[in-house]
Amino acid sequence: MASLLPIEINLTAVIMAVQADEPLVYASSAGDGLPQGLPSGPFDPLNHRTLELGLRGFAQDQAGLELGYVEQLYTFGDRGRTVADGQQADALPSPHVVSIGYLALTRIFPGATDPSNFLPLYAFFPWEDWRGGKPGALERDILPALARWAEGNGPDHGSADRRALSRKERIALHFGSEGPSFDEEKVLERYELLYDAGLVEEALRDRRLPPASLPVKLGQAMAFDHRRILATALGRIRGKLKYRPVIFEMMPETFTLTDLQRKVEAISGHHLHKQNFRRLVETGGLVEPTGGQTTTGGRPAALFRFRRDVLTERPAPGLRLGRSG
Amino acid sequence: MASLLPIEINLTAVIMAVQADEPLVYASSAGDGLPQGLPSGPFDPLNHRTLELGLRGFAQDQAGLELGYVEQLYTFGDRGRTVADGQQADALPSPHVVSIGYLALTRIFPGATDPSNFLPLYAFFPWEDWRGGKPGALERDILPALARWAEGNGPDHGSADRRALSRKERIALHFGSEGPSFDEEKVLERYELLYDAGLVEEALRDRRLPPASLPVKLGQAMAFDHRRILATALGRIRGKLKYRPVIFEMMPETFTLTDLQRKVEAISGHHLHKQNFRRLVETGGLVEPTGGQTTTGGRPAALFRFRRDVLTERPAPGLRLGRSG
DNA sequence: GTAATAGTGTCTTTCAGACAGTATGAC
DNA sequence: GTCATACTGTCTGAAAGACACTATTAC
Repeated sequence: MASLLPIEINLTAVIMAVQADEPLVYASSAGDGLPQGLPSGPFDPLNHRTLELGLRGFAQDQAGLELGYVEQLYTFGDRGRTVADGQQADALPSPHVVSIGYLALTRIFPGATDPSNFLPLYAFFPWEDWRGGKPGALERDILPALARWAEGNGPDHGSADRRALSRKERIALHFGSEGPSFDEEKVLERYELLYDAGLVEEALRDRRLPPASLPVKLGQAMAFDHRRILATALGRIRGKLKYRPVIFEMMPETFTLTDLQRKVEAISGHHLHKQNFRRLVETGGLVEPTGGQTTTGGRPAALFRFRRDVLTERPAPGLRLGRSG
Repeated sequence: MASLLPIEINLTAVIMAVQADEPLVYASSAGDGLPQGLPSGPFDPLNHRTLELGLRGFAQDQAGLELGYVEQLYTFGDRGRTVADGQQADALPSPHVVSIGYLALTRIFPGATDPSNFLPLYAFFPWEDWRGGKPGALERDILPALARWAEGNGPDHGSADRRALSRKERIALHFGSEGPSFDEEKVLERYELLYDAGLVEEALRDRRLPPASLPVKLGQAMAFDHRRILATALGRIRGKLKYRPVIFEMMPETFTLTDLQRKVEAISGHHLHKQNFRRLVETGGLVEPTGGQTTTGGRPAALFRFRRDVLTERPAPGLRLGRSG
């Protein structure tokens, strides 16, 4: 009944925070020139009462952080993943490692939190930040390279979910600026598309090709499948913002509405309409004024705090964000 | 680096279908009087190229079904779970078994599919079916028993997400007919609440108490943590119906709109407003008429098929269901 | 005709999205 | 006063939710 080949379970943490209007993720490198990696380690049932407690232990040991909000993301069966076009995958760790990815949200406390290992999230996904308009890398690098890849339209592998989609359709669906437009939650789908197209460093590494054959450098690479887990995390939190007040896990005790909006925009990757955002957040009962004010160079802003009661009042209190503004 | 205690990964499949207006799940019993269990088995990296392929193998071997749509649900770290009030958990399987739950959707083909092991889903969760109005078990059995449990308001254990909630608050939030009302997606939360309150058979079994101490019988019990996985699956598909056209994975090639609505209601557990449903589905471009008709005892109904193009046209084509009607 | 089921036309209320404005500080 | 940032009042159009109605079969 027990399997012959021993299995190791790896727990990997995506620890997110937002500083001013910059989304951050905890990552560290094992040495010069080595890719950044997320806090992770093997699940040991002798030491860890539950999976989540094991993960919290690694975050404590490796990042020195006591995690608050934690949620499970996904379980990946192969760290060096299956590879397109019939090539055999045999990346660094043996294939019997199963990774369970987790998302954790935390606050940055100036002074108390060491910010040096919190890196800008969009360094890993430059094409996901639309706050300054359409990212330049899209038109310049990504779409032409994807178009070239779509020309050689081989049979696509992959899960049953995308079974009927051709390369061109996948590109139009996930990167298309016309038609279905850019769905900000499809972060993983976009990353996997770039991976399948051989446009991210990890794809070449897993196929044992030299990185020199990369046509363009699309974001910073990570160790193992950590960038895939990070993509899963970004997609998940972008979706979750809309129906859960998770943003407050990353806010200080009191904050201004402008600051709140900046941080939401930082995560979701696009600008929001100011008046609508305020209406949503205030009439939705998500926040309440503290009475205090801050001075910020113009008219002083009122301070707010999270209204915790909303959790017991409404089933899905979120920010139902529409775009633009 | 390798953990000392060997770990076994168990893959468990929730295979759902809908017959007429009855939601079904594949489950079988190992023998007389033994609880029903879902198709499952150990992941063996030597035989299974990926987790999902392993799962498909078990479904084929144990249920004789070739699965189409499959999605991962959640990974549970302990099959005999941690127990309330400081008692030690030591249920049947050793604690180093990790279960990965999957949701699969399938069609029932009269003749080709053996229906004998497809059991009515709501036999396991009678309180989740509101199509006939508020379930009788709620007022009669569940709420009084929960109220009694809330009286002895001990310190609640559990995940950080519900850290601040008292027993009374959890009851009001997930079962409350006033205030936040009954959120049909919170199937797991309700099951876990009943588990924590000792109102489902599995809770007593895991605490090694005799089943005789159950005040009422709330649905049929299942082996291991299979009912928890099933609850996760029901909650997931209820949510997913709203933004993905997954219902068509359980529909035949052609169908009437009334039949489609019946099956959606079967899954989501409440009635829908007929006109709004039709408008949604037609103007949303989810279906197209085939031109054919059926005769059903009244006016003949037009036949429709799923409009597959919608997948490439809109980012989140679902049924955005509101209630009632 | 009745019973049964299928299908439509249109009203009302809510709310997302956007317009353009006013308020209060520093200098 | 200007500049900068904070904040608000109100219009519009799209949908969600619900009303009552008509259509086509079997008997």
